[in-house]
Amino acid sequence: MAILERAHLEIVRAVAQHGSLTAAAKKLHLTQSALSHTIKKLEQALGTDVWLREGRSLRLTQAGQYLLGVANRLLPQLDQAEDRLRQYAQGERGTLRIGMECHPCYQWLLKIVAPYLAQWPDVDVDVKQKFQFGGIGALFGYEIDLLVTPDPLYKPGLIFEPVFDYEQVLVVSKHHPLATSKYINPEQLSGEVLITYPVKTDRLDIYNQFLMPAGISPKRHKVIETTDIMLQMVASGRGVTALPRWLVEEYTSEMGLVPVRLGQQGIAKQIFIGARETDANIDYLKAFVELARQPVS
Amino acid sequence: MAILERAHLEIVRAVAQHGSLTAAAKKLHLTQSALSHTIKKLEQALGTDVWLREGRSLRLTQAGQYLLGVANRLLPQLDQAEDRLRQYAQGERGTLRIGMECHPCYQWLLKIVAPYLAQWPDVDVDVKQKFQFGGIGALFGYEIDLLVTPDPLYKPGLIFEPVFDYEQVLVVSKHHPLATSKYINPEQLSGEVLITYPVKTDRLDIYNQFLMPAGISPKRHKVIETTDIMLQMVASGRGVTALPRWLVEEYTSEMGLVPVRLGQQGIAKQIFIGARETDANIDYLKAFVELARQPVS
DNA sequence: TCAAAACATGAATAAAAATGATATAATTTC
DNA sequence: GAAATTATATCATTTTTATTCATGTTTTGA
Repeated sequence: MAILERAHLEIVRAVAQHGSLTAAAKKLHLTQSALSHTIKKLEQALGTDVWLREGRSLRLTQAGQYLLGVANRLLPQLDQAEDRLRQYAQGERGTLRIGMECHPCYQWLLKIVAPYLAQWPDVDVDVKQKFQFGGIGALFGYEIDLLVTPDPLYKPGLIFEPVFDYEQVLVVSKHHPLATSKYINPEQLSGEVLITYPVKTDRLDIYNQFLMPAGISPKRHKVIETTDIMLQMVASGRGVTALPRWLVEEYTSEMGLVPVRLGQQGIAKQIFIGARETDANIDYLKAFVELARQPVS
Repeated sequence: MAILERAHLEIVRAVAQHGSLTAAAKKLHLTQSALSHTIKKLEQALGTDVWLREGRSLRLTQAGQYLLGVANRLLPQLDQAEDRLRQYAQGERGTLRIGMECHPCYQWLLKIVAPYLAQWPDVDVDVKQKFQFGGIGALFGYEIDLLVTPDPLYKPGLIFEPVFDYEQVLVVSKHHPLATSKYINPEQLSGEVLITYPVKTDRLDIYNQFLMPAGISPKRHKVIETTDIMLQMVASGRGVTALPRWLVEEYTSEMGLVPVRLGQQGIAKQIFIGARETDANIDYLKAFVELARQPVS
């Protein structure tokens, strides 16, 4: 009945990765002959070719491409399962893999992680920030166990809980003309250089909740990866940015940054933590959410 | 490096399914001795027990429960991959697995599927209606390839497209007092027996868009699985229900059913088809969505 | 155009792993 | 106390997997 073995998936992946049978064989600590034989047997068992032999190189058939997809999807899960079992073996509880869909939350997360690690010495924490299929996909695909995100998703299979609220504010240098404003209107940004994280504009609050409704664009839009550099740029008067108020307040004194309310009401934000429903009763996972729900010091 | 093989997962699953090593061995066409040997070796390789030996029975350890979860998640995917490769081998393109999160859409789907099967003779179609982790989970978990649903989800990794619009209407027997109304208000249902599909009430349009906003409940709420029986009940005056207008109109003449608008504006609905982004370029999948987008005859 | 590189194939073989056979002990369940 | 179930051990057998070697083909590119 069963034809497809883990080894087959490893081979498909290795060949695709290294481009040739010989290279793959070396990687897998096998001879070229061995590989050639096993793939032949696999193809016979499946009844379909997996590679097209084009001269001295291999190209995946349609079936092969499909198989590669399966390999890329399942092998990491098997690897991860082994890792986890190894951890169980060592008396550890496991690794809490946290996904982040919220750039500035990283600073907040660090504050949660520290006490958590102390409280759960036998649980490791890993944080991921890039997902091929988005945070939700990563949750469903078992790439992560928790997702920190501003967009909750109330669907069967997942559970989301709000963990903290904050206000998204404009950040300007203390020498900036807007620094003394109580709040600003969208038009007041039309002459400014706006610095943001490298994310689609429609996922940036300052766009979709402030600028876009008013039909305003900033003079320029610069993109920067890291919060620290971003703030350096703002402090040196190169532009303005939008960040959580609590984050700005930490830097205010040392860097000369000023938070300014966006609009008369301000932009209120809420951050959620999501998990798989099936994991709902894992104690060290619940504990993290519990800890995260405490107000930020 | 690699310890966990497919066979191990099969064993864990079989033992959990049949309750004992001996039973599992029979199912797997192995001897009890063989199983006992392999699981012992597995436990040694992992460095952790998978089962607790309690007298003459086995109970999963924590690691074992985790492993069972992995098995239940991954084995179906491997099986499915083999099925699909077998189809490739026979010159077929594959199976289009369609998930439905919209009860009455089934009738609509049948109309799409018929011409589709004619157009794509080498593609099979399978329809699923129950999902452990919801339709979205089933998409991400590769249980289905397309999802027919009233709630689209615009998240990375998934693509949703609207396929048709319709009006959700109340269905009553032609002898019913409300049968001559141009439209009805929520209060007019307070004395009625409401028949619906077995779905949480907050997912029923007639509740969340009509009754609940007005704070009204029907006299009674009956639950029925199949559309046909539901309509029989309505025709015989046992209650009223809410369905798409086009669906009612097909039955109107033969059964003496009358559609009545819900509220002055009526309830407008839209149905979407969702797919994984990675599948976006699969021709027979695109073709289905294309076909579904055509207006219903 | 010729040598090198890459894959295929078949045969013989060696090594490893899995399985089966069998027997026995321990435990629990009824 | 008999039956059922698992553990364990040993040995034989079978199956799987990989290696080696020899040889052939095709393509690539210097």
